[in-house]
Amino acid sequence: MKSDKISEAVVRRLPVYLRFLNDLHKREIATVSSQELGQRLDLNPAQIRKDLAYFGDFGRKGIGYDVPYLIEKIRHILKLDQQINVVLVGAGNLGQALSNYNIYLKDTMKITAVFDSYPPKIGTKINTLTVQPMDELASTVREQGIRIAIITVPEQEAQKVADILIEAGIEAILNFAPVILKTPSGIRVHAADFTTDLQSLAYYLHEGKDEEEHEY
Amino acid sequence: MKSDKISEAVVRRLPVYLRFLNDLHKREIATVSSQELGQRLDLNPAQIRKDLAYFGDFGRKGIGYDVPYLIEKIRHILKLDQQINVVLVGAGNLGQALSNYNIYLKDTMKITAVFDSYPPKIGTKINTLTVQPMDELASTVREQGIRIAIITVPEQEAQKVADILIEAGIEAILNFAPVILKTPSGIRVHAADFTTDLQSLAYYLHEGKDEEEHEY
DNA sequence: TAGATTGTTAATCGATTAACAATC
DNA sequence: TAGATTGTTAATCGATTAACAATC
Repeated sequence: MKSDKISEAVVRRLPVYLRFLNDLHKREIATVSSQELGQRLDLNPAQIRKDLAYFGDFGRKGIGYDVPYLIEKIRHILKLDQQINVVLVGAGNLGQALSNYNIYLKDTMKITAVFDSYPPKIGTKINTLTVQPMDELASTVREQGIRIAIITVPEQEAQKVADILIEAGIEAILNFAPVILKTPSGIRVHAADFTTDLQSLAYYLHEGKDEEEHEY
Repeated sequence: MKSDKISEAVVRRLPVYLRFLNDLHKREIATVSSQELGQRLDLNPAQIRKDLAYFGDFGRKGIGYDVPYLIEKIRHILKLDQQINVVLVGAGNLGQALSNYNIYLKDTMKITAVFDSYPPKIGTKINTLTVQPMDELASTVREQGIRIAIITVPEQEAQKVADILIEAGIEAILNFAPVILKTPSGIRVHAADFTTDLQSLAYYLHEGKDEEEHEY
């Protein structure tokens, strides 16, 4: 197939494929079919083939996909074949927890700078990183070539922080604060607010014995 | 409209509506139109009206939606008009960070128990909660009537923990571990793995000067 | 009454799935 | 060759959006 505009749904599945492929690779499995992938990831095999075919002919008919080769290709598509530095704004509990995942993100993606506006936080260490004051943000972002930001500040500060980040040239934001950020088009924002997630889960709880089907 | 089977996309938007409505309510705004909601939440007004109309006639033609009334209705739909206890498994950094959000979840949803399998963790405090050993999970879940779980254990343990939770009667899981959990149908699982999110963000980075459009 | 805005039907758009020729 | 599995087209399914009568 090749090119066309790729839908967000497709892009969101690529990291899931990658994660499982890495797992297969660790287990020294050389080849995988869309059937096996689909079974394990709970997806339709045709969908997986189609997703991958947007980017090239990565498989071999009758055989399947070569695991290391497909890993390489997906990493390239996701731009994970280059070092990507990430800035974290908000050195609270959540920020600290996320910075521990640097090990997970390994290779390519890495949180390389942490900022906070609360004076007592500044200068403290989060793992190996020193918390910096907000007025150093623009220069650090520039120097380190940072293009992605994670926001873990409280709700009230999130928009202000986003504005600063965008001003500094950030291209994509992962936002943990429970607000819809206003950003110019061209800036990609993903919401990662877990309270919203949790609330939607509640909807799926089975009805209690007291409350049968419903009128609202 | 009323009933039909509600799609997941609709359910996921409800908490977003609720969050903004709560904000309006705090600012003592009594009424809101689908137009205003849509503008603020970056959604099509027709979609918002349709979403709400699945559950009942909550608005008034020519007027809009009464804020407190709509809040009440959405809370009821999401089952947030009753106390919902949540169990957290994994008392690491991320688990601790999430437990701080108890303030956010206020009213209805609340993490009321924390478990971990690592002996030195057991008996330590996370906010007001004491970390319990895994073998107490089933009984605590039963006693507290817990129906939702959050998993914040490492990748390797997540499936085992999920099995235990399901065995204990949990109905829904918010999973922060980077694995696809195998669960029986009827158990709702939401993936909250932020590494996947972050990787998909990288896709949207603007092309570098060196690398123009592409072949893969 | 005139203006605003809902609830809902119909139209559109997009994403998923089925089916199959090509081919390893 | 026979069996497996891709890449891709066509069919299906579902979700979003436009449009508008009803009505506050």
